[in-house]
Amino acid sequence: MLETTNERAAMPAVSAAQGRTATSGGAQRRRAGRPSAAVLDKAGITAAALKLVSRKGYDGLTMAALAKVLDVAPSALYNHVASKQDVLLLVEDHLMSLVDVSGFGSDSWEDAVRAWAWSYRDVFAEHTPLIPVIAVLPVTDAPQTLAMYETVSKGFSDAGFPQDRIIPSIVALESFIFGSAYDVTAPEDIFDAGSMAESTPYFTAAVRSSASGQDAPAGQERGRPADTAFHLGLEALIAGFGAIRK
Amino acid sequence: MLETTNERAAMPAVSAAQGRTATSGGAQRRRAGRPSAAVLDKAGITAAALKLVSRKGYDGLTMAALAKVLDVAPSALYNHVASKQDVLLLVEDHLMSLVDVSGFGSDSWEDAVRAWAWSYRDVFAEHTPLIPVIAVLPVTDAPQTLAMYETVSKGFSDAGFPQDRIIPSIVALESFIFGSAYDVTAPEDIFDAGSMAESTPYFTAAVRSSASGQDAPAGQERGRPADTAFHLGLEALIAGFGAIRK
DNA sequence: ACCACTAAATGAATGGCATTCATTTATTTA
DNA sequence: TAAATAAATGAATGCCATTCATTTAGTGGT
Repeated sequence: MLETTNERAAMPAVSAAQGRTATSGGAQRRRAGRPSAAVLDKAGITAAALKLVSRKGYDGLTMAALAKVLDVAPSALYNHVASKQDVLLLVEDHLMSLVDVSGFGSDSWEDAVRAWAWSYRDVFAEHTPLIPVIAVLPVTDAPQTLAMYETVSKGFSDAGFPQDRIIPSIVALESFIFGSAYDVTAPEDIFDAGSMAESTPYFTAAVRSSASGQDAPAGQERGRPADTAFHLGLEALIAGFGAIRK
Repeated sequence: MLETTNERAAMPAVSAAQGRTATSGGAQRRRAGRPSAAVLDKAGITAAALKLVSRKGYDGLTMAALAKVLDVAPSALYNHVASKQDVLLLVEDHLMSLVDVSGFGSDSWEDAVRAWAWSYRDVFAEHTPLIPVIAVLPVTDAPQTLAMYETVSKGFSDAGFPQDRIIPSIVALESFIFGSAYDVTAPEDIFDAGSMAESTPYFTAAVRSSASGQDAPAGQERGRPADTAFHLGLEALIAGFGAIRK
């Protein structure tokens, strides 16, 4: 959406005839020089990066690997993005469009925030390496991100929040969401005290009883431990912020 | 504290005579082979890593730079740590000892949590690159971290929390704290919509009014925007969790 | 007192990484 | 039609974590 979004369409006939060396077969090299039809654009780079991440994780997202998926030399990427950070930014902005803001405008403020927060957390739990990027990067050239903030801001405003409390409330919720996204990826045994269990009786007891709590005693969250904590914190924040409204 | 903590003391006389090549001057090379007195230990590596981070930031924390500070070949580090992750873990555990848990046992639960959370956030705001490490890493061989959890767990228990709610509550608070630590490092203009300001009226208005709010209208937080959001969220969580106690 | 073992250092690779630059070719613009 | 610009290749560059062979020094067992 940032530019003329080429939609990743190729003209196989022409480009195969002009852009490839003679020796047939799938993985041929393109000859040097500008090709007749552009091979790369931001939308294509973003899509390829997402595919790569879903297949190999963020460790597998290297400029070299990205270039290979796009069948291009690594240096070619730099005609379209300034750096790898730039690629991460493209991915991040795309992911923001997956966050559910549909509740704002239809549901109650509480329900809209609930749906938004859970989907926001779920999206970034799969993409935690982006969190340091998002948390610090200006929103300026991230249109989807901006669109999300606009919808949420309007939702808060319509719900009766005073102007000057809207951003701080959203920021606090986001902070909780980002932290909770990490929590989802934590290993099961993260709180295993190991050999030091004897010297940490209160902690060890608490860990034990939180892990083996009774299963779903009517309307209670019971799934991954991360879900219990997220539910607990989110409801506290919603209750607390709900009281701000006039 | 993990082992016989050498305290970084050196025996200049002996080591200078036996461990150095003849050519005098400060930056001489040690000759190959095991030195009479061990040069490295975990405490020393931790201290050097912290010094390096405070001087050059986390980008400057490389195994090579760390080795240089310790006047050692990079490969020597691997006799004491298995990887760079291991170094980060040492640093992380050290930082946990800086978190203020002194309120638990003396102050009210609310005040103890307040002091704990603010100091926790402040410590890691200076060390955000560690957050992905902490959030996912088992607590097993991190004694200071474990000690912190023990104190906090006891505080919650003494305050009347049901056993099975203690860990989820702490996890939710930590999630909020980690996310908020990132927020502290965000640039001032992070919410600048730039050229798209016209298409995001609600968001833009909210940003403007949160930035230029009236200054400290009696007991209100007014400092960095991050502090406003942190205060707001923390008080909501404390109020919400406080109601859990019997 | 000797000998095998282990611990702790050096120094020289290794392979992966993001990024840059000179060069080539095609398209767009003046 | 000539100059400028855009988009590709391919060959560096420099940094990084990590490994390995080698050297030297202390340690435990007989």
